[in-house]
Amino acid sequence: MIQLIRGFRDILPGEVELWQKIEREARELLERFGFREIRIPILEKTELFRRSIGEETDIVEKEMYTFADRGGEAVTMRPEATASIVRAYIQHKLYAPDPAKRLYTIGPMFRRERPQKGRYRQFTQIDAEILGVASPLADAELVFLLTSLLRRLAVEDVSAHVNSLGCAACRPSFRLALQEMLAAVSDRLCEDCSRRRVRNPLRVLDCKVPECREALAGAPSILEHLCGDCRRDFDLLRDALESLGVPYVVDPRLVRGLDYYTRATFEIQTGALGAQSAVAGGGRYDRLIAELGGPDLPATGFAIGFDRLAELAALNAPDLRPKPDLFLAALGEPARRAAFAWYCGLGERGVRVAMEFGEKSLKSQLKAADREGAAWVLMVGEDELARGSASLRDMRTKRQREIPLEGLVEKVAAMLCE
RNA sequence: GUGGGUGUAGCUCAGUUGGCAGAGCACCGGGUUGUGGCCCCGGUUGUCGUGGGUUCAAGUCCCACCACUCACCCCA
Repeated sequence: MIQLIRGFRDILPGEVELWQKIEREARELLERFGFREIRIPILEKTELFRRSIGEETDIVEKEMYTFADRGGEAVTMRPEATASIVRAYIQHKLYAPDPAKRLYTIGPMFRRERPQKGRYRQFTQIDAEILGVASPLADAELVFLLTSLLRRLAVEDVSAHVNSLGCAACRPSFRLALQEMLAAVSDRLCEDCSRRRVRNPLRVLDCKVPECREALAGAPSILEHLCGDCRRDFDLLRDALESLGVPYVVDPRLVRGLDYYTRATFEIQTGALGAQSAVAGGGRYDRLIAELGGPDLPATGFAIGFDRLAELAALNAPDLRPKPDLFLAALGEPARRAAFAWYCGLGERGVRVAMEFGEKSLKSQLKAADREGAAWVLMVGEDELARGSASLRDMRTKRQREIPLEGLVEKVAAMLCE
């Protein structure tokens, strides 16, 4: 038997109803705040991701699905959405005449990692970006939208973490201070951190190896090295969150794995997904638009891990299984032909219909109707055809009434659709 | 990419030192010649993850692969 590819998965009926609900809620919320949908391709030139995400990130170094297309060009299945959105923003000059744009997209991303709970090679993200807006209020809006969406989906036990990574003015001095400090404890760092120490020292901060954490006990905090502007923006973000009543924790070690982040970064974390604690994450990327060849405009955004969110939302989700309004039970071929016509007519008029097409006993048809949760069953057999009316049974009260065959579809539709 | 665990019916799982592949739930039929859920009776479920090997004999032992899972790593 041919099975699906490792790390890929099917979302089956029963689970997909919750996915539909999450998508509906997210769209509704984002669009209420002026976000417009943008649909971007799944395949992009590899160069786009190398330049935006960063050559030395794990994503680019070892996780991308990259291959040569038939013309020989290196193409990559998108590992995230921000790069493409920024590319589209620049390419279609969406920054003119007003650079402020709120955009969102929902779709699959691809990273070739070892799969485990909450981590798949194809996973879905809800991605929202506020482009062309420098104010930290935009960051506050994004964190607020995340907590609001989680609340709407009755997700519990999550916390918002925020940090600032500084900007081109203050990050270099912090980086230098950190590098000096790391050099002094280099013999106590793990293998990975020894490598990161020189190339990407900020990433040492969120290493989970206990020895590294100990060695880093006296490490400088980025927050103490922020320049005046970054400090002011970070305070404004915190003020905004506090006045909104959004609970959060300041986490100076929240570094994140993509190179393009500047200033505000944030993450929604949970303890309910094992080792995969991040449900959503994002931050500001004020240099990216310019670095990809666009105008020098700021931007900020987030990505929600749809698969992880669905898993959390499932913990408190009601039964979303679609139930038929009406089940048509027919006995014998002439009755089945009549019932089929009603089935089609009622379905077209907005009734959720179900019907057994085979020759089954009435008992087994009622059993099926009960199993599917049908509210009503319309029964028709030789008797009903002879007397010119069908029996409509209320499955909850067990009460039945006669519906004349003449004008049955209109009558039943009017009854069930009100 | 590295290490540990798991894989038997649609689902949850049992299966002894290698000796006829099982239970509960679900499903189907009957009790009720045309009325669901509860009850009673009966019945069907299977390439034992896949492919090799050892053996008179493999669900059981050995090897490889695949998938799931936990941790590392990383992030959504």
